Amino acid sequence: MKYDPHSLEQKWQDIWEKERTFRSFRPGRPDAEKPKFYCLEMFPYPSGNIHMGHVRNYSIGDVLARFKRMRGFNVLYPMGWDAFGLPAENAAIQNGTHPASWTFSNIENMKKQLRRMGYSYDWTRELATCAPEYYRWEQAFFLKFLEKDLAYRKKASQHWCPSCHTVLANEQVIEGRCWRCDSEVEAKELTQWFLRISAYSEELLADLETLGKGWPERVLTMQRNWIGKSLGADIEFPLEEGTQRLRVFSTRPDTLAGATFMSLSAEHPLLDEILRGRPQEEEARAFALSIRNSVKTSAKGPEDLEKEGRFTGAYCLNPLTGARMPIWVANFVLAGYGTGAVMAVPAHDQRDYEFARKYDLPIQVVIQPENSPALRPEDMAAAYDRPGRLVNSGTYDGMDNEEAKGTVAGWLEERGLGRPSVQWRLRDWNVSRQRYWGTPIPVVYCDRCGMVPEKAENLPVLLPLEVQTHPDGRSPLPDSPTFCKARCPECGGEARRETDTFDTFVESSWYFLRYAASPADNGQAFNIEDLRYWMPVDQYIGGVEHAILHLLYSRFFIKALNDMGFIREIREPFSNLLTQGMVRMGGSKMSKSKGNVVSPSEMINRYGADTVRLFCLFAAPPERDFDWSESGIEGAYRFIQRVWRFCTDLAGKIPPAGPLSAGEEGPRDERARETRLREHAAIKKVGEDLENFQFNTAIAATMELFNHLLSTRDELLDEEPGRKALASATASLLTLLAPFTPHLSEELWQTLGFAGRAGEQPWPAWQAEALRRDILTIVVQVNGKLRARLELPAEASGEECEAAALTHDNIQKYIQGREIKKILHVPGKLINVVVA
RNA sequence: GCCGGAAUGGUGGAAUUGGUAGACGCAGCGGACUCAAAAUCCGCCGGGUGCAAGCCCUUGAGAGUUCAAGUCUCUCUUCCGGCACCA
Repeated sequence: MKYDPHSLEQKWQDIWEKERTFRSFRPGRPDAEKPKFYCLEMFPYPSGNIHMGHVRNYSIGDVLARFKRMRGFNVLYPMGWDAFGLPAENAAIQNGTHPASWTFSNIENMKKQLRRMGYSYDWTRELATCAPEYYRWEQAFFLKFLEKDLAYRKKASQHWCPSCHTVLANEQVIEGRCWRCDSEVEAKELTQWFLRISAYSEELLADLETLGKGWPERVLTMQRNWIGKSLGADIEFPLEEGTQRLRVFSTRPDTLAGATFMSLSAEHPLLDEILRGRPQEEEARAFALSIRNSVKTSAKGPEDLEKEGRFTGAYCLNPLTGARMPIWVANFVLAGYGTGAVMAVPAHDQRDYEFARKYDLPIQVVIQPENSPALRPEDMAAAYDRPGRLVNSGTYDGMDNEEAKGTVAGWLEERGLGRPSVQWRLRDWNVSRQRYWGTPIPVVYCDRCGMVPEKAENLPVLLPLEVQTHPDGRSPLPDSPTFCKARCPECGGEARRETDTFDTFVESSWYFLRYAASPADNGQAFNIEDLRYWMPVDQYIGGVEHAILHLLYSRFFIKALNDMGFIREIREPFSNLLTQGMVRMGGSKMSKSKGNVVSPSEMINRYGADTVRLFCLFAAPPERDFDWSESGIEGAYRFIQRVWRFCTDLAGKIPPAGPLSAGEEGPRDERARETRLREHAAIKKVGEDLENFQFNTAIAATMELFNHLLSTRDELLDEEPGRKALASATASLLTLLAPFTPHLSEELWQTLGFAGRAGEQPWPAWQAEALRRDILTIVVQVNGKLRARLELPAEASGEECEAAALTHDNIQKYIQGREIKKILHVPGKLINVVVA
């Protein structure tokens, strides 16, 4: 009978659906006695079709989910749709459809494609984020965020994507470009909604430690860098005139005596006052204005930008030395970091050095390196930023600079001129988007009461479906009188509704909670008991492109939801994270624009889902990128067909019993024994590899077992012990393959007349007894170089082995006439003879 | 610049965590079957040397630790990723 993947895959998919094979049990139900395992993949955006990246991601998750079920876990393995977002709107504008119908028809299509892959999702928990039943809870969270002061509105310069017609969060700007469409991002002053993620900086950073081994090192590093904690001191510099002080943050209070001037950002709050009435006022103001209006720096990177500044005409005083420091406005000082003002220490900071050289400002050395000639400002070609001892710093002269950091900060604190301080790179999350297809932000603006949050009982604030989209991408919401017109929840008067929608990353920050808790419950966001049982996610699988964005937002959300009482006792959402590599084609990422796309549907049509799954997992370790290879998938297909032919041919020739059980006496027959050994070696290897996500080597182990069965089949079929061993090993093979090629395994399991279902067998346990060999191969080295191999009975004593080694011809050659200094013996493995 | 990760045959990749380098697959070569081709099956497959047994070299480069290093340490090179005027 020929292998026909399509009919048999369809057959088993129907059976699984009918038998509801993959439903997960709620706490209190029979299977919930088992240990739980929450297996989660990053849910897809319903763009129309699944691509190979999805297939790889979900094949990894499915193998894991199936394996864990066989290992006796109550597995939660859900799937849903990240259904709000720009592409729906853009497609709608282009094709004249509605974003909703576009989205839902895509969902339907992609669901069909996922089903064809044979993924074992519990579809009863499916959700789509664009459904009011979903986003109403997000609106409820937002009201609580407002109440707890974790959400606020602020006018500030924002990243604006002219092509997407909306603002972007810091995390969504990659090298000055939009993460979605790659357009150059502009600066635009807007009033926007922010979530106060910065309130959790310390915890987000500290808890990365608790994720420890479960997360890839590089993701932890990326998050650490992004959060960007820096320790230092706030230092106050009195202005020469008046009573005001300029406050700066510095990581180098030890260099305070070397601060010879001050640099302010163009947006510094005191700039206006400092400049007023001075001769430099006009020019400095014009300069500051030009910086503020300049388009955000290009993709090239800011260090190419020439440092520029203007003198304000004013001075402040160095709190340590009393020196007069001219105050400048400088283009390289960031308004959003620290205090927006920097004490300039040109001798020990490269940027200050360049600035001082350009404008001929004084350079004062205050750190001297030890054991090298003294630094002199006139010979310096660059700032000196390494360790040393203090000079020109009064009473601190001679002190080690590391020690001086604390000492100077302490001195400042005693005099009320400063204090130790921490700065973070992490900015609050701008969640306002000027687009239509998203969750409405549930607030209104009332002429009398100002901004007023919608009342919880009025939720959801529905996104209106009857709107006319604008060809240029502008949101139609501000033009929708029915949407905008609202009652003020406070005074009942007329009010205007907020027309911005949430960033779609808000929806993806909590979807996994909804899957776990109460996907169909319209009475509450989460059933706390369910959450307590299922959370945290035991294994999360997705692309590394979300290392900062989604994975940081979700961590923040969990912490905030916890503190607001929506969930309990969960501080981190994902205990283990696997970031799978890209599927490439000809060395570069598959993309429609490059035209190097391999369509999963086409591959299923040609080879069947089992082959596609097997190849995706066999081609490379999951974390690594791999190139799609036509001959590679052919190889996987060949293997599957060989297994098919082998098993269908075996039907009726072997007993219909499954694996030999542990208590059963192993066969006496040589060949049967060898087969049993290979069987159990594979069981051991595949199980261990699956625990470590080494799918490629797990598959290799099943191939090895199969190759052995194929080459010994005829002899094994000759006599009863052989037939039993063959039946047992074949049953084990199909069981081991069940997570990878579930349809094939089930079909052949049935064909061979084994009882039950391959995929519902308990994962086989390997038996130490079966792995014992009678004859061992011992390698013999002389001075660490391999010189001989010995076949020795396993029960040979240490002395017998060594004697055999020393008398071996080739060994004799190397030790003859030389003194044996030592013999190292790794029992059962290796003997190393050390000679002089 | 700072922080992470990686480098093994023609190729994708293995190597029990310090103990037989190259598992498994792909490609290639030779053979069987066939009128022929495809499919399938059998054999070979890191380089050098030898009739053979064997020997020498080989895990990006160089040093070191060790009886023993792809694996540990140091230095360097190259590639990939992240952050980047963050004071």
